[in-house]
Amino acid sequence: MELILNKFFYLEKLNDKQKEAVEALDGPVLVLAGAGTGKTRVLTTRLAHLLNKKLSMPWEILAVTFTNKAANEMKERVQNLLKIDIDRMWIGTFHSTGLKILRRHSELCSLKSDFTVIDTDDQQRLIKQILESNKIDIKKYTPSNVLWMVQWFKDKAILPEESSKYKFKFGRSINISKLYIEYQERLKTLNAADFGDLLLLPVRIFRENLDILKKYQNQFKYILVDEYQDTDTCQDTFLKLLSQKYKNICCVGDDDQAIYSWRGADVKNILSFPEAYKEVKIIRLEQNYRSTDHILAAASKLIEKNKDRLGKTLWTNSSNGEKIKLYFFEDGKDEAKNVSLEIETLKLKKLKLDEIAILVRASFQTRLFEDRLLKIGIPYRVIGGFRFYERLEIRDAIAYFRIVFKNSDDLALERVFNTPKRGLGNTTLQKLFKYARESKMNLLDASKKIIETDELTLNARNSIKTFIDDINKWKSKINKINHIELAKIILEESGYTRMWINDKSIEAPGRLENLKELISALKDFSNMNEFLEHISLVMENERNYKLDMVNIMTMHAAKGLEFENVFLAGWDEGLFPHQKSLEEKGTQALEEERRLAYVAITRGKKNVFISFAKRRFIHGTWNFSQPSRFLSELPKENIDTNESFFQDDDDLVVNEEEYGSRVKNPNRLLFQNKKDLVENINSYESEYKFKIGDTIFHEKYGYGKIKYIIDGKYEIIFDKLNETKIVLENFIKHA
DNA sequence: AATGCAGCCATTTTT
DNA sequence: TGGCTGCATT
Repeated sequence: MELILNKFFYLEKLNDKQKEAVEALDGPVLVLAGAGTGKTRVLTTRLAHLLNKKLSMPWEILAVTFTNKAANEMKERVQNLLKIDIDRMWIGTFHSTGLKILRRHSELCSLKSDFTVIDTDDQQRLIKQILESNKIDIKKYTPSNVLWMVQWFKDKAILPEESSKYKFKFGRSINISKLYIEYQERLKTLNAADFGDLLLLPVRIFRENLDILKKYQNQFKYILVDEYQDTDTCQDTFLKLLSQKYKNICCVGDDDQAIYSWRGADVKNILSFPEAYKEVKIIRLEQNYRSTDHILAAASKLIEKNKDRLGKTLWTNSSNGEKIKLYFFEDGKDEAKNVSLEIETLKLKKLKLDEIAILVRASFQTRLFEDRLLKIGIPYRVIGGFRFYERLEIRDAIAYFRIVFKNSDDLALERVFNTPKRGLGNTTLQKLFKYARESKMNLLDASKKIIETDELTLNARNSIKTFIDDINKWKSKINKINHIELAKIILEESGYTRMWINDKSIEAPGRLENLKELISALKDFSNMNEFLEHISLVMENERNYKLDMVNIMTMHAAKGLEFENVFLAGWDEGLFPHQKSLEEKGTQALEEERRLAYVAITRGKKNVFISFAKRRFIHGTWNFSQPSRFLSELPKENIDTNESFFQDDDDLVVNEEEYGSRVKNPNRLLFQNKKDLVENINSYESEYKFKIGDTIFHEKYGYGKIKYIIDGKYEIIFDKLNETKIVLENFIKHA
């Protein structure tokens, strides 16, 4: 008896509803999991239960998520529950699952199995080329507009040949369908697929090859989907095709947390799931384990204002929590200052900074908070925004790797053909591209051929020759030395590292630092192909999560996270709900914004602070606004307003004199004399003679460059905030 | 080919 | 305000 109990030990940790969701293994199941109701626990336990009851083998289960983070967490937690070979299970993101399938059958879409996955940047460049060759005015129809339309088709699972039926209001005079077809043709010739293709092409393969579809339908006896409310039509179609046979599909989601409609997600998928499958079992998880009573009550009352929802009522056992604190400020700076003061109080109480988050609606809002925290020396990280692999230098380096390690990669070659400068100007490159296109060759082969003709100037021919020889030399080393060494050699010999060493701009040191980090990231992979495959799908920057820092991010980026203390800044009408979204989609958008507010509030475990500022300096002008309508939708009994707590004067916590004072621009510092400067930087000896243009490292402000030396005073321009963050991290690491 | 300046734009963003 | 793009100048 005890043995049997032990066998399903994991069930004991669940509440009744959770247990029900885990044990309803057969047939379609919809789990409506409110915020903080133990959704991930249910998902992982369900996986373990399926395996444990021997209902299926590991490879017969498909579990899909949206982010790598979620997929990894799922893998880890299943692994902790059961000792099984996790690698044989199909746990992954929609895109990595699609990719895995597409690699096996790519020839059915005229792609070789080693096709490259291109990112948005490459997509844009491709579209631009197509627009230009069609003589379309790229001012009127920008590549990103057209890309958006192409993506719209792909989200809706509309193939190029079907796309002519659809008309866009915008761009009526261009034949978007023709462009879509041409774009897809170009991808084929480049042996490449974009992110949308990773799902669209498998759908096409399934539709056109019933034998293959059947094979996968038979394989996947059980399907699990996380964050189902975020699926777009293509993803939903993918799932419906696969689940047709066994219909053992379990979708977990929360319609109240659907905040990605602008990205193609369609709430209808979750709302109409019961109609799409017969005899759906619907299970609601409503017991919240995350937030205290007031926070939960406020969030619930707010979301009740929405009409379009399946309906849930969250409840909690936890009582006597703090009320939500509501603050009104004069302007954005005032808001940032007082939020940071509150953070300092929390810090004095020895609360972890990791457990503090500042959530905003639009990313420009992070700036003031960054400024402020930088100034008073509270470490922070900005989540989202620019990601590591999207940085210019990283993309360049990866392009080099792609050229050497992949058979032909025109987009990569195009990117770094003249980086560093090889004396190849626009005219040369244009001629080369034209030559390649006309002779239907890839760029590398075309380059080899063209230097035997006299199409180009002698100088151009010579430098292309040198470059090609280099590439061949690197290629010949692939099997001789390990990929990490070879990567270093490529960056050295191509002159790429040198280029940044010689570059005296403010960014250069940071960029070199990033390149080093890229090399060290290679160590986690046994070969370059593995690495390239990984980075084409993973864009996560995990470098700084170990340090104790305040988290700053958008409300969107906060979904799925939780913090003890949450600051919700900028609840001004116009900013949140955002004017633009209301203009675009009216009531529907308002409901989505309200869901965003709901997501934001439910991130908080113990304290939620919400603030409003009367005026803000946005894009060079002062904007005045009213408090967000969402504030009035929060029940009075769950809210506390206490303005008197805050200081009204402009006192700074840090004595500015100590670090040099800020001049006009927030990244400019004026040092009164050399001593003042030397004492605050650590990269030079005191004997060093500073000159204009020198890069210096300041403990608080990071990398800066000397702009002027006047009357013995030194004015330093500090790096853009983006780059400074890294420096700050390093600084904290050393400290 | 490199630099500098005018003009444009500014919601949310993973894979 | 500030960051990026594209065109014009040297």
